Amino acid sequence: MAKNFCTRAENYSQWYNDIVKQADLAENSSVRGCMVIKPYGYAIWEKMQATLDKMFKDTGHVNAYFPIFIPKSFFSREASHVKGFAKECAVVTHYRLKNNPEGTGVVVDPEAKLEEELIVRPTSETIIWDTYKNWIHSYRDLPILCNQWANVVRWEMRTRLFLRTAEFLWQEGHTAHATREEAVEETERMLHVYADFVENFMAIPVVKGVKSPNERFGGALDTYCIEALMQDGKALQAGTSHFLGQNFAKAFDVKYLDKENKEQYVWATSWGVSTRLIGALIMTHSDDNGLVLPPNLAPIQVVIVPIYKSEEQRQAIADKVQPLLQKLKEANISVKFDNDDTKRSGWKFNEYELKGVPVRIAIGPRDLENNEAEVARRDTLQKETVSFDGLLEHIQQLLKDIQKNLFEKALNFQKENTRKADTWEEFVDLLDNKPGFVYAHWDGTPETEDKIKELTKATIRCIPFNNPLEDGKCILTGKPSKQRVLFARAY
RNA sequence: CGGGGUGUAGCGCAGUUGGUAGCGCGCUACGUUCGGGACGUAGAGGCCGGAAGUUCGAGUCUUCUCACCCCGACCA
Repeated sequence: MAKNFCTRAENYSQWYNDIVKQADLAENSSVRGCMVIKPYGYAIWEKMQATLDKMFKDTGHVNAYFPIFIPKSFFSREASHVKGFAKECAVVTHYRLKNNPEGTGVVVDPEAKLEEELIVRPTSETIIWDTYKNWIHSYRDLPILCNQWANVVRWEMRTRLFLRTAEFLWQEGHTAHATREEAVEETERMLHVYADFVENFMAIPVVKGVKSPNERFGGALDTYCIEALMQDGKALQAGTSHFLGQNFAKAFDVKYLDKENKEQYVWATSWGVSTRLIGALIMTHSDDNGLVLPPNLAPIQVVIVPIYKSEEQRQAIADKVQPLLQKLKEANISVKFDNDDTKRSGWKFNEYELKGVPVRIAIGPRDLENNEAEVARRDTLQKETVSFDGLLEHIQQLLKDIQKNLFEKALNFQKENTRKADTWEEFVDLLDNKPGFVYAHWDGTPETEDKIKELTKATIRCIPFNNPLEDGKCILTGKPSKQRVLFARAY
């Protein structure tokens, strides 16, 4: 087969870029750092959206929409929040263009300077809490459980398709609660929703945990996260859920009267996942033949490719396939019958392999005679001949198997690449020679974490939930430690 | 913002000591093919990133400029 891209072993980054391009997911745009998500890539995002949205609704949330622009002054209200985002904000300073008086084209009209500059949202806590102030007066107004699907802008210096772009799509949940306990519970609930989604729909195993103070979201008291391990041994943060305490309530003066008629500050959470998950999807399952999609997220779950010489054969296959198409659709399986006469069957095989379609059915004259079809699965590349009559049941089972197999394969990879280090030498050796998750002791100070990052580029990905306690010594300082934390080099 | 590259057909590239632009893929038409990216024939498509200069003559030499990519610093 003619390969149009390089293998993971040759150059992992290039392989990733090639997959994105060849599978027609996205491309770079004329705007530096901003991508165009192409229809096939967007279809995957839409499936993710639909699934997550239902999960949010099922946990009592509602959707709303807040402005893309945020007055600059809002950002200075919460000190650590501004510190976290100040360096990557796009700023709107003017509201009008005019024809260039000294030549062609248009220029910014200096007369049209905004009195207060607007920030293009890097996240929406500030504008939302400024709004919630007006929505919340009494304990009866709580909780507020809002989510928004939106784009955000973070002016990154170096970008990569899906993994880090200047503009990206995401959802951000913002909730307001009467008590600390309720807010903490919400933060945990949504992290579990994310873990459930990523593991069961995306077939990506994750480690759930809490971030160290250094990695915490600006303005949060605690940041929970799910961390996934990519095939090159680097970690990728797949979702975060923040317990914001009363920080934003205090910054925006959001108070309610409780049942005792006493004023209380509101407790907050926020949580989000982004199109970055598509990057995680690619780097978890795909192989040197192209994209591999778990059936639950594949825009096309089954493709049927006819093989024929004459128009009569083509028609005979189309007739044969018609009832099957009907049955598959009734069974809620997204199927495409690619009867396009301008492409050859071999070309189609490669095309759908590249695009990660989980199941391919090929039907030719020989199959017609025998009342059979050739069924190929993308995850293992295995082919088998199946009687046409039992095809629906076979496909249904196969899709389940593929979904399960992808998760198990990824879980095995994660297990095989999760190790312990007890000394500094061992730690560095693992990072360099056996990249993956490394559990090691840490003395708990931000200074040590910074130093480790400086020396190795590895960061604490999280302190896992239900982490076993174990006495030990910090791998860098030798100071006593009560538990191992999860280190890795990360995206 | 440092360090290194690249700009020539839709995409990927070649272009010698300066002489008026070519290859592969793709695209269009026709024919033969069709069980893992078919082949043949005939076509269409580029003021060589931009500006100025040197020259009889610039894709090629000089200066300036713009854009993008890679490696760092920064970050999801």
